[in-house]
Amino acid sequence: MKYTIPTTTLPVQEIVPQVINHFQDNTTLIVKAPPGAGKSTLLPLTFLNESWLEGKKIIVLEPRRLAAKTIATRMSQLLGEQAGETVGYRIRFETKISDKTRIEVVTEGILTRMLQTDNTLKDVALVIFDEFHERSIHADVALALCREAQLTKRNDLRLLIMSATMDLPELSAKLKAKIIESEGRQYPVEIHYTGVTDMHLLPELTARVVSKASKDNKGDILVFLPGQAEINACRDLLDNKLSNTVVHTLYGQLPFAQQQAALLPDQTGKRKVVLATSIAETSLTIEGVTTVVDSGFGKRSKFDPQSGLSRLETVNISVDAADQRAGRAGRLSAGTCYRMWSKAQHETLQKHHQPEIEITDLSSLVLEMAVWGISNIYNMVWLTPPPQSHVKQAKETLHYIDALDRNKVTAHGKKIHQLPCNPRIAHMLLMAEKLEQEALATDIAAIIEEKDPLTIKEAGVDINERIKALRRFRRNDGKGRAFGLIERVARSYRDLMEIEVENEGFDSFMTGLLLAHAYPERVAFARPGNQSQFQLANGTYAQFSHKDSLSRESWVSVSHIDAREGTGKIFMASPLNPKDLKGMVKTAVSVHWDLISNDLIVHTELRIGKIVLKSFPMDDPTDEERSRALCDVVKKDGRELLHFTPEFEQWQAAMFRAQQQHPLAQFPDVDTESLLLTCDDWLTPFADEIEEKDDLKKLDLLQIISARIPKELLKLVD
DNA sequence: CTCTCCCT
Repeated sequence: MKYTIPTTTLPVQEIVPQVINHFQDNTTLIVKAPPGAGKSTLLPLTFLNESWLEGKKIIVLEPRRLAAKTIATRMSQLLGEQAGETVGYRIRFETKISDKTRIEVVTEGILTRMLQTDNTLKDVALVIFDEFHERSIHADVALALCREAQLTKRNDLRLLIMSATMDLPELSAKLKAKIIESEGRQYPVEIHYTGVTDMHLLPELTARVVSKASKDNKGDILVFLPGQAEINACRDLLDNKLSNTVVHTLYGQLPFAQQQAALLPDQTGKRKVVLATSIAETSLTIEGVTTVVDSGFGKRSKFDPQSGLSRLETVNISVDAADQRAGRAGRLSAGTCYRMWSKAQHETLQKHHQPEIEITDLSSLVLEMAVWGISNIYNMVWLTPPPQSHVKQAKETLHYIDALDRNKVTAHGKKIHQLPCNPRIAHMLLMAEKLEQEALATDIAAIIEEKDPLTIKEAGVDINERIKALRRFRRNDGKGRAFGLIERVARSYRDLMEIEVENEGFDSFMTGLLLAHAYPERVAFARPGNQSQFQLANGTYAQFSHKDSLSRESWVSVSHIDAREGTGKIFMASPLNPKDLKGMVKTAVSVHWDLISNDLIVHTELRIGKIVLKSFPMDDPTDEERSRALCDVVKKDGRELLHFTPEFEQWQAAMFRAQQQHPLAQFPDVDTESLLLTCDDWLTPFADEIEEKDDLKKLDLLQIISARIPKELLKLVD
C-alpha cells in the first residue's frame, strides 16, 4: 500500500528530507522545534511509505488526552480521512483504531500498558515522543524502556524525540543521537521586565501591572498566577476597576462551564482579562490573547521521602516556562509580555523545569521495573536517574503492602500491577475482597483518584459525603459532570473485579478501614488536650483545613493531605474505628526518662506507626533492645541530649572545608543531622554507660567521632 | 491564603 503524503506550508516541512534520510540507516533522532512548527502532525505522516516500516506501526506519544485526539484528527484530515482509518488514537475509555490503522496516537498510560504486554514492541517500528521537554515521568520511563529494548532485542526499533526546549546536548550525548532543528512560526512578543517582586504581595502587584497593561495595549490579557488563592484575591482587586472589561478566572478546580466561559470570546464584545494558573500554559488555549502578564511563580507538588507525603510549593518558574507563557501572546499577531521580575533575576532562573521523576512518588515506577525483572534500575539509560531516597521510600511502601519481597515481585504484587491505578489503591481494592467490601472500595478508589467533585465549603472534608453523592448520582437523582467522570472510573474497576454496582447505604467506618489499607501511615489520632491537632502514624502532625463534625472525631483515616512545614493540612478523610486496625498494631521498645529519678527506663509500646496506643515499663530489656531504644531517642532529640562543645563544632566545620578542598577524598558526613541518623554505629559501643539522661552529655563527641575516621583523611583536616 | 498539572 502506497500512501499519498501531503505537502504543507508548515515550517517543519523544510526538515522532512533530512529526517527521512537520517532514518535510512540510523535508529534514533532528536527534533527540536518550537510550538506551531507542525511537528506533531506532519512528521509522523512522512514515514508512512518508508521501507523500514515493514508493515509495523508508528506510535505517537502525547502527554494529554485532548492533544492525542486533536492531533490524530488533524493528521486524518491531511490524508482526507476520518480518525480511526490510517491514523487512530487510544486514550483511556476511548479508542478509535481499525485494521487499516498504521499510526496510533496514544497517551502515556496507554504506552506503559503496551510495554507491559509486549516488552519488545514487536508490532512497532517507530515510537515518537512528542512534547518531550515536559519531562513527565511516564515519558522518561517509556524512553528508558524503549532504549533498553533497542539495546537488547530490538536494534531496529526507531525512536524520534521531539522537543521544544530542554537540555538537548545532554540527551543527544546519552542517546548518541543527532539533533535536527526546525524553525517555528510565532509572531514576535515584546518583553517588559517590571522589576523586583515579592511573592507575598502578588495579588496587589499583579493587579497594578494588569491595569497598566490594559491602558497600553489592545486585545485580551492573559495573567499567570500560582494558585487559586492569588487568583481570587487579584480578581477582587480588579473587579469593576477596568472599563468595558470582564475578569475571568481559570484553574483546574473550576467547574467545566466556568472554564469554558474563560476560553471563549466575550458574548457582549467586552475585553477579557483571564487570571489563570499554569493550566493556560499548555493545556488550554485562549483565543484572542495579545498581552500576557506573568507573575513568575507557579505551584509544584514535591514528594517528601521522609514522610511519604507530598506538599505544594510556590516556586519560581523556569526560563522555558516563562518563554512558553510569553509565547501565548504571539499566536495570532505580534504581542506584549510583562514579566514581573527584573532582568538580573531572569539570569538566576533555572533554565529548564525540574523533571517529574525527581520530585514525585516512585512506587509505580519501582513496581514496574520489578515486574520487568530489572534488578538494578540504575543500570538503565536514564536522562535523569530517579533519586535514591525516593526509590528507597518506594521500596518500603511496596514491601509494606506485600507487593515486594526482598526486591522480588510477589503474587500479590503482580495482581497490584495488573490494576490500572496507583499501587496503594490497587492494594486497597484487593484487600477489599477479603472484607467483602469491593463495591465500596471501587467507589473510594475512583473518588480519590479523580478531582474532588464537591467543594469543601459545600460538603466539608468527609470523603463519605462524596460516596453518598456518587450513589445519589447513580440512582439518577444526582447531577454533575464531575460525578460522570468518577462513575466512569468506578465502573471500570467494577468491570475488572467483576462485581455489581451498589447504591445502598454503607458504613463510614468501613471507608476508614479501607483507606487505612491504602495509606496506613496516614491513620491519625486527635492529640489529647489539643483538639484541633492530629498525629499521623508517620509521626507528623496535621490539622483539618475546615472544621466540621469529622474534625471532632478522635480517629480518622486521611486520604488527601498537604504536608506543610510544622502542621500539615487535611483536605479529605473518613472516621475510623481503631479496633478495626488490629493487624496494623506493632510492638516497639522505647526509652523514657523518669522525671523524678532521672533514670533511663525502657518501655514496651503498642503502636500504629508512630502513634502510641499503650506504653508500659519493661522489666528486663536485653542489651540490644536497650541500645536500640537509646539510639531511637538520640536520633529524635540528640540535639538537646548530647553536648556539642565549641571545639567539636569547629572540628565539624573543618571537616566540611576539607571535603570542599579535596573533592575526591571520601570524607564521612559529620554534620549534626548525619551524625544523629548514624548513631547506631557510633553510640552503641557506649550504650551500657548511659544510665541516666546526663550521661549522654558526658560523651566526648570529638574523641568518639574522630576515632572512627581514617588517619589519612584526618591529616587533610587543618 | 482551601489544592498546580497530568495519566492507566
